[in-house]
Amino acid sequence: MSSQLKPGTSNACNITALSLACEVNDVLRDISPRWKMQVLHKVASGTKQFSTLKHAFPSLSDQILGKRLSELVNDKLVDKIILKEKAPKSIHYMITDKGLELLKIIDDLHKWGLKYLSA
Amino acid sequence: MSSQLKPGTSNACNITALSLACEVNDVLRDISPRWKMQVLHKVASGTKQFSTLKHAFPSLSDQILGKRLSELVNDKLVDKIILKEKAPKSIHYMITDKGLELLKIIDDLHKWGLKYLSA
DNA sequence: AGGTTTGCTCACTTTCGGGTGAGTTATTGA
DNA sequence: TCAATAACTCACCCGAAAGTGAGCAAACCT
Repeated sequence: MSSQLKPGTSNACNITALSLACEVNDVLRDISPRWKMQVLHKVASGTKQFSTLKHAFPSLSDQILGKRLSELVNDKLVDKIILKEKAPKSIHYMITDKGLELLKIIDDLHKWGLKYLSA
Repeated sequence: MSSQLKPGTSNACNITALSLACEVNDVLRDISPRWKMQVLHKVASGTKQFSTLKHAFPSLSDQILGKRLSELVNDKLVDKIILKEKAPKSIHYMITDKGLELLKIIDDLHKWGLKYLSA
């Protein structure tokens, strides 16, 4: 019983799978949602509040921004600092060490992408 | 006319978007399809044929494998070498320099993922 | 003559993620 | 008193991605 697998989860983690498999699947899955890494980058560069993030990405809706931020908090890529609980709330987001290390790699990915744009 | 945007394409490439935006979106989109990076890794480690790749990932279907391989070829991450055109065909896949450089970054991502598995 | 192998493609269904509209809380300022 | 503000959440829809079933070409082996 309970070899139930959430659909979409990496299920190739068997004997024949090599070292790179399994976790890389999951990491890619975690970082690829639209806007997520851009929001992380913005938070890292000092944009701490919901409303200022909102203005930074005019074509990103409140709903998706909220979703991405809660994902980032869940992933421990950013910390949520509650300065004032009751409305109008005051909340700051701050990038964690884990998030910073990820951003470095994302930046490499970005550079790689730029390098091969012409090719 | 033709400021038409393919849905799902990065549309945040406006004045307010910062350097990291735009292209990173597209790179992530390109590398995140399920199995794609694992297949790339396998090809890089010397598994060159459709049938052997198939055996390497028992839970990956022929159809998806075919799709991923054609994507990888389109992205110029692997080259398709046709040794024998007519059935039973003989075709080899070989990783490109572009693909190898990407794999290095994917490997960093993998290490990052492993580092924070416990946390 | 018929089964096997190699490397796929097409059509279809199901599942998932992005995006939208509306609603909420409670305080401050006009 | 009423609008505005900050930071969300919920319910829904729709298009795209994932996965499934079937079929195909042509040579080789029995």
